[in-house]
Amino acid sequence: MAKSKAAAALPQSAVAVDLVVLTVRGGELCVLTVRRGIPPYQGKFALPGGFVLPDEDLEAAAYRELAEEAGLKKRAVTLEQLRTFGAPGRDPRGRVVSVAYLAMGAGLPDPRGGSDALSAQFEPVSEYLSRRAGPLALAFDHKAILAAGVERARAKLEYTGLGVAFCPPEFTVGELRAVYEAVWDVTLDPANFHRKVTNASGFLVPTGGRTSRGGGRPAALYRADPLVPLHPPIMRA
Amino acid sequence: MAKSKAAAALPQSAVAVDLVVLTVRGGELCVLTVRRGIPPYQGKFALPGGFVLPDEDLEAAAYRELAEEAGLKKRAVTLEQLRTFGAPGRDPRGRVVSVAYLAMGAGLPDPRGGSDALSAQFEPVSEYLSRRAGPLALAFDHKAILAAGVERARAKLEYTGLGVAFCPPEFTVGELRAVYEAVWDVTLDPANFHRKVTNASGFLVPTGGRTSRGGGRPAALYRADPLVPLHPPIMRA
DNA sequence: CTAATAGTGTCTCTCAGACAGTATATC
DNA sequence: GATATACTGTCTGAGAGACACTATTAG
Repeated sequence: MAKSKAAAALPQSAVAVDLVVLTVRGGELCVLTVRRGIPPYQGKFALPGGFVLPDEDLEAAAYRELAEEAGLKKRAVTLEQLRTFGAPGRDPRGRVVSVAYLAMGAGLPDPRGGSDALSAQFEPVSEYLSRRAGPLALAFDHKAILAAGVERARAKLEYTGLGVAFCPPEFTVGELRAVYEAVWDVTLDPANFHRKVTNASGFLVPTGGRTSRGGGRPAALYRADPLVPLHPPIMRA
Repeated sequence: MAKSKAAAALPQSAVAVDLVVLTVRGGELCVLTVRRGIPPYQGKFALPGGFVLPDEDLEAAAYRELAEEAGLKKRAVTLEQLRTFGAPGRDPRGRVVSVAYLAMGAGLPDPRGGSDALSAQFEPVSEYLSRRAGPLALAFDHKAILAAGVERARAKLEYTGLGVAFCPPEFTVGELRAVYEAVWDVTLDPANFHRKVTNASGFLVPTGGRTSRGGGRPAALYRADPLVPLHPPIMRA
């Protein structure tokens, strides 16, 4: 094949995708990790991920790993490319360039470990970011990848409707506020938040339904697109 | 990581960096392109770029290409990773995953072509983005990469001090405003822009100097860090 | 009834945009 | 002088935060 002959002259590396899968549970921002069943870093926690197949698109590889390692379907999450990590020594097996993806979903199920993982679970991101080492230390440079993913999510809540990626298809303003409070780790004034978010033009679309999920006056239900920009933005302090 | 094989058995692909080098010239946002001297796309315009060496960091490769193909030193630009493009068919030579970087600088010199380039020049981004095909059509998927870079730059002007990346080390408020007007392709009220930008806490640092570059009252000179967030942001309409 | 959540009204402060007015340079 | 650019003042309107108040549910 002429194609592979020409390509053989080029420097080669392995290309992987790693996933920062975030969800909100119990008022906390949580990330999906797996316990590695194979070397290197066997028995350590890591972000789910895997190598990109020879004729596979990067995003397709991310969705495939999401299904294989977390049992999550495409519709269950919002996915976006995060950043690419390619320092020469980041993987002891050789040169591996990893394209990190950020996935966000609502009420994601506790997954079981896949083929290469002993287990898979959601844990608060603070568990992995707040300590310099210890039993929860992440393999490879995954702590830096996680930190980048969390910061991206926090920033995008300000000026896009990304927060709804953490909500079910229909949600109340209170549920959306709970997302902001969990991701930013702050408390927000319910009244002001309600006005801001309902005033932002073209953001929330009322479905007409109402619900009362936790006692109290029933709340209106909305739909929204995580990709639409927020005008005006909802700024952190 | 999914495939439990030795490093030699990992799927391999070539990894490249491509550069979106932006500067402001004559009130217009301009991008650096090269004319390819070798196949594929020989004779076509393309973004500067090249393959990452086996033991080279991605960012180091970007700086190296910046020097080789554009004659630009590290200090002359602000560099940040943009996004990675890895669709299987994007390069006819085989699988090439390209990590795109965005570089911004002030008054960048007109460079000469490097080893693989017939020429290198800055041209307005509108020339490359506004037409679907023609003599200025970019090779590979570089039009999409350029569009992503321009959009990133436009967005980051709003909520970071990135605009100063297009300014010399010391600059006036008027020069910074000219950057915003060029990148956003709008006209801004000089008085309001002045107040917004000087009120943003910790953004502009007066150097004490004054200058009069174009007739009229001399203006105060400032320094600033392109990476500091802007609070409050300077929003587009 | 109380407790809890949803949503509105209102006040104050800050900031954005419009634009008039002043300051200081070149010609 | 005219003109150009750099600022400053001032008004108005929109939005943020604080918080009082009303609405509607569960128990």
